[in-house]
Amino acid sequence: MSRKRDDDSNTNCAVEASLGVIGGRWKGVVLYWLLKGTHRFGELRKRLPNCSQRMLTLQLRELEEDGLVKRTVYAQVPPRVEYELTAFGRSLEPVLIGLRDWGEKYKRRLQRTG
Amino acid sequence: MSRKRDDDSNTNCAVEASLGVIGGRWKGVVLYWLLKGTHRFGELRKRLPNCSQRMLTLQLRELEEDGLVKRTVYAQVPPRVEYELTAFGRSLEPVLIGLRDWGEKYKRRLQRTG
DNA sequence: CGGGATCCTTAACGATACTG
DNA sequence: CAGTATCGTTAAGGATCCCG
Repeated sequence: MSRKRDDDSNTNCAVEASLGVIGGRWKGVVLYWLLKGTHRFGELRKRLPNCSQRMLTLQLRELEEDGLVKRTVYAQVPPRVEYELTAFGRSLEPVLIGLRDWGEKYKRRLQRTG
Repeated sequence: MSRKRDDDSNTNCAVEASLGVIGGRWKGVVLYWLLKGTHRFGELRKRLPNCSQRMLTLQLRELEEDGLVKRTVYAQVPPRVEYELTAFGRSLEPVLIGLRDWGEKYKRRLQRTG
């Protein structure tokens, strides 16, 4: 995964930079769930039934690389891996809440408009 | 353009719905410029030098379809087409500002971290 | 000027199988 | 359990040409 969109360095606009980081297909939802607390990999999978295991792994790796998510591996069998937001990741909270609230409006609008 | 991501109806999370609408490659930036006022097609092109004409057209069509942008064609030669936010589109302003501000933080962080 | 139509390349994504 | 590897498909996007 080359992340063409993210590593595009000429993001003249900061909005573009943000969306490059959180705009991935599942990243917003993952971050939103992590806002509620630490999750194991399998727990996240249940939260995102439409996201394949492969994609979830990839998205988590990118979020980790961007410093939003911390990954902790417990050396035990069977393996246990936990994901949580970093402080920088938590700084996204107001934005995520804003996205969620606007999303609600949009969905209500869709129902009216058809 | 089938907009696989957008018309996916099982968006259980509202964050996902929002990102489906504004998460397109250039949509955030387009919306951000339109916040500043009405723009002609050619003006938007100058604002987004890395976006091809084809892509700009497609993204604008989708934003129009989602009710965020209004397109006005003036019957004259050469043609003049103007784009502006609808009231619903303007309701995204706080979210866009939030994305911009967080994007600034992210870019500053990138410079420190390398 | 503001597109649309077409063709082609590349990136994104899914399915499946395998593993410590 | 939490992945990785591989393969195949689909969607996104670029280049070019044409048009009123």
